[in-house]
Amino acid sequence: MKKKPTIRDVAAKADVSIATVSKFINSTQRFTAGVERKIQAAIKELEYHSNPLARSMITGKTGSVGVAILDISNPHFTSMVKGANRVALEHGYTLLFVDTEENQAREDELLGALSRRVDGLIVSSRMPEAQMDHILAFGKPVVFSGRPAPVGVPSIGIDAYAAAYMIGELLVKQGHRHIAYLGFAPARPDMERMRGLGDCLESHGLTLSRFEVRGPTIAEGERVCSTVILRKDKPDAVVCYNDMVAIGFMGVAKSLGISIPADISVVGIDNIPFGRFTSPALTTVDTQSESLGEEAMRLLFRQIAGENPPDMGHVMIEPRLVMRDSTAVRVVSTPAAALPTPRKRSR
Amino acid sequence: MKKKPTIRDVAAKADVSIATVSKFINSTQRFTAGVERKIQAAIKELEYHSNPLARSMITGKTGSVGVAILDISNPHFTSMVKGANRVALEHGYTLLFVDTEENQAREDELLGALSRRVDGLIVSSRMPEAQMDHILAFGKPVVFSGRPAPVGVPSIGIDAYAAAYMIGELLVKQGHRHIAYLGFAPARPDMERMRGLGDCLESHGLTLSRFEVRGPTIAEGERVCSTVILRKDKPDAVVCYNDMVAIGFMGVAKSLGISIPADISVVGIDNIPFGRFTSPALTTVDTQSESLGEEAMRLLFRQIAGENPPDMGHVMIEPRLVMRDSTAVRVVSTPAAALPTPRKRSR
DNA sequence: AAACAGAGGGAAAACGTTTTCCGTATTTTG
DNA sequence: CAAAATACGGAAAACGTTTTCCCTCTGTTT
Repeated sequence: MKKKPTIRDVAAKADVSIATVSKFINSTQRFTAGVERKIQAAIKELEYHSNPLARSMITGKTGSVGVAILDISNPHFTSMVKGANRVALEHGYTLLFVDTEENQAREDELLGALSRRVDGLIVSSRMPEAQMDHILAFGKPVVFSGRPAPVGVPSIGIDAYAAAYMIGELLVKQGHRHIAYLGFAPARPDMERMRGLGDCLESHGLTLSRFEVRGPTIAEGERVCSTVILRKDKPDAVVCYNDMVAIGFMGVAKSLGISIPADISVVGIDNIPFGRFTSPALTTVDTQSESLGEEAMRLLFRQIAGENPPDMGHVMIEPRLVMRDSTAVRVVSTPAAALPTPRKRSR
Repeated sequence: MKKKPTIRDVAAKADVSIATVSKFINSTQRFTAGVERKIQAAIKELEYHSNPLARSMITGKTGSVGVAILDISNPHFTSMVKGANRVALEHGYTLLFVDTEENQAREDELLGALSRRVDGLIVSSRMPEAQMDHILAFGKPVVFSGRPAPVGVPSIGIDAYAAAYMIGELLVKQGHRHIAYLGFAPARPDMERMRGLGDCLESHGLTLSRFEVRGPTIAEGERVCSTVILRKDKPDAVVCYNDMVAIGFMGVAKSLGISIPADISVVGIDNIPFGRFTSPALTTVDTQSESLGEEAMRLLFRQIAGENPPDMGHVMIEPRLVMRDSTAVRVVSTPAAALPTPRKRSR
């Protein structure tokens, strides 16, 4: 816990000026072998590490980038971070992230603290547009993820409309007629998903019903399950806001004696790794979380490199249907005897 | 993307000195109403936010703490971060974290970068003791998590020996005779777990066999499964290094037509949230990841507050057995007819 | 009315770097 | 061998704050 050595200590010990030490460290200038050796030795002996804060003050660069996510316990976000981390490291940057825990006030505070410590930000957020200006006022390059941003600000997300439409098509083709969406209104892509599903069903002459979860979590999936299941006009199939909700839903359904997919089909969104291991394995839509993180980071680095943000626009990632065992063809006449049809298990 | 205003700009606009502005911002001194109003207005108008880097340089405090974890996609670590985050926020600190991705070289680099930006660190690592000195040399308070640290350095972890012993007792009581441990040698608690299991089995006159995974991941659980299952002396029960390995193992076992727990019992360690939803639900040991993170952070803040680290020692968290459906009483005579005994399902 | 106390406000040093500019050795060239 | 070019290395300003004095006003007390 001793005091840290400064560049001055090194300079004194090596008997050179601090300017020389600095230039040597940053290899902005070569020196005679003797001098370099002395500096090297002094650094080693003192265990000197230059103070990045002081360096940042003068260079204006921090060498790190930040990612703000909504919930670190949601594998969708952790995959995203994985992807972002990889690209950041490739560029020689350190990735710092914060978990805003879906809390608006906290988000402001954390983002404010983070923004001054990094060269750029990737923000996953449910904040209203007004709030976004506030973030842009930080004067740092920003990429918004998971939602469209105001014009001129790069953003990235999946095509939520297409994803929902895709799911709708599958369910209708499988003979489901009464389809419900378990939505989470504060989330930005929620509306898109609702619209995608709605449009699809409408084109088949069906209507969509909706239930509300209060968070994109397993616990909320569990909570909403009983209210959905216990209705007299129980749906044939539910489309969940995301895989977390779907997993919670299936867990409670099972414990209530409801069989999936015989009694009700369940679809998630995101394709988190654990969806393969639930019982039954979860049918979902892959949102390519990791690529999303990678692409977001690439967008960010292009801005840091000085590229003009308005030229980047909104990058849309194409979703991909992942069929597993939580959905099945609906046998209308004898629902009790309904069995899942054999189907290749995608992993 | 305009230049950020500095304290000098505010001072000029409010027609006071920068010292006055600084004191006002930090509320270290009161001023006449007129002056305060002018400063307030200038700040608002310029959208001024003080630069934390510059502030940190002089105060030596950053207002944030760091956590380094091994793998953000492992829910054990994300829960830990959740707990740590909560406590950090309670103390008015911002939590920054980095994912070292089980990579030693990267860990050095990331920790180096992180350490200068925070007032203290929680480190989850597999690094050898020699490396740990290096981290202590940063001169920042540190808490090591998940492993014992050198004397005088606070650390926290679960009682891995007890956890393993607990599992051993359960399996033996259930009639398992041939028990295997799927270990991950580089991990620090691995040895403890091996010993706990070994001692327990030995006390019952049994011996433990061991298989090796190359990482604490689902993928490695999947890989090792076939080599375990296909042996002529297939074990009755496997204890996995953690839940991730167990989940991968169960997935492949299922696809190979092996029934769990009828053919083989499986136990994990950590009690990640998804373990409740696998098929069968995973029997495991709860390592209280969230409390772990909370306690680690509390330990860190006690150091930051100036408490003497050597007085804190190693905090040990007591594990708790979580019985679910991946383990069952072994029916030796007719193994093919073995069925899981009914048992209350813990959640 | 003079002296005093206290409060409000400012000048300047400090934090640990990087970077620009300049002076001095050392070599190369004619 | 003199002159020019080059390579080395240093002095000092700058980055945006906080903090320690210190000075100058008020308003109060004798």
